Amino acid sequence: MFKFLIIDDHELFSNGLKQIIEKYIPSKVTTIHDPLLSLAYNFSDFDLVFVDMDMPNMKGLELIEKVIERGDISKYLIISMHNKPSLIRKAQKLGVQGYMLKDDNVEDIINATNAVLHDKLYMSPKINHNTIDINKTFTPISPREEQVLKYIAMGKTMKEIGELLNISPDTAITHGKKIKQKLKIDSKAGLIKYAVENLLT
Amino acid sequence: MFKFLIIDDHELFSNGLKQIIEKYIPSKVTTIHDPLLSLAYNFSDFDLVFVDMDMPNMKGLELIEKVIERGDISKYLIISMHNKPSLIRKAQKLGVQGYMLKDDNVEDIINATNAVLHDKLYMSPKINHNTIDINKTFTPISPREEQVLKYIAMGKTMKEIGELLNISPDTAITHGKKIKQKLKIDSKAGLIKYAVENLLT
DNA sequence: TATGAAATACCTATTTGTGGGTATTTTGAT
DNA sequence: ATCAAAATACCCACAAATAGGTATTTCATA
Repeated sequence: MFKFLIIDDHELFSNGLKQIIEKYIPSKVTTIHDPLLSLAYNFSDFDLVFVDMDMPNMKGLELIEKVIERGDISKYLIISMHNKPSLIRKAQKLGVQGYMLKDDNVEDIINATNAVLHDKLYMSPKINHNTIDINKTFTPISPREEQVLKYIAMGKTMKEIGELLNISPDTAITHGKKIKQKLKIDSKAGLIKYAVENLLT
Repeated sequence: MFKFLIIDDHELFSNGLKQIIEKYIPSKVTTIHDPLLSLAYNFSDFDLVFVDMDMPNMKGLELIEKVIERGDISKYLIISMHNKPSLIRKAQKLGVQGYMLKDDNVEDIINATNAVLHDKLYMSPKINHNTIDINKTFTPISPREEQVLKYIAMGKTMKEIGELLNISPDTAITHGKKIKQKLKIDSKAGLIKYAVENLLT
């Protein structure tokens, strides 16, 4: 009999997941809908913790980082709505054992759970292709460039960005050029969409 | 014993919803994960149809429009991820009986279902405040302006937009100005964010 | 029918952004 | 100690967007 923990603010979703897991795997599943409240638990008590990426109050990765720091030992299976390469990479760095998408089917979820329980890594089949491809050609933008990009997406002019970062507007422009090169995006609109989808919230 | 239909490409979610509905309401729930396949059913056979907004192949509202056109008679409860005022307004125009959010809790869902079954309208408590407020001060942008805005968000220059719409670039610029006035947005980035969040997909 | 919104188009001056470069200093990793 | 990437800054010329107007035609509705 396994003990699982699900942390997801979507009550409907986590309830459904609980039903499915308990149906296919002999287990007792606890659900929590607030990441802050979940901190009251010792994650070491669970064989596997399902963590939602997109929660108010605290993002899933922050939560995992926090409990790892304080010494809880468990296995983590991320359940995320979007398959943003940047997020997946961050999750991998943190050392999570699995990354599933909310639109995976029931079979995938059960496979993922079993895999992680048996100390294997598991990535949703839907992200495999994408991410591997992207990893190959991926040129990460630097921290400074990311700052600039965020300001661009906020509608700041290059002059304003220069002031905000205490650099010359020319430098901000140079960063902007570099970002476009690296991301292979050639319109401002494209940059903003990229930022909205990958950087913000 | 009610008969319900759930149309949602997220197998995990619809499965969970089915469990919950059947647990609290005496009913037999059918789930379908592809809106196109759902067209094989006669919606009149169901007391209530839950429809997801964001599906590949066909958007929830298109699906409902289609079955209404062909004469199926049922009640519709939208289940959506986002509470975009524009979408909610469109749904209301189509005459759907309920609009729920995926992060509503179980109690809300049951209330919504019961309400719609008893010929009442039901809106998620989470959207009420927002939408009413927005409705009050809402200045809708015109169809033409919406076209222009979409092109702006796609990174087209004003000249290109003019060519695409067979109007002078100046006119595209004028539309752009009007859009900014109406939406009270004063940066291009703001416009693009608005478009990404409210107009696209 | 009159009023207003929608859609069209233009003018001018000013501000921004772009694409092509080059160049220096810091810094982190090998 | 060296090498590459990051971060800084500038030049030029051209393209594009913006803010501020004004003005016409069409069309639905009050």
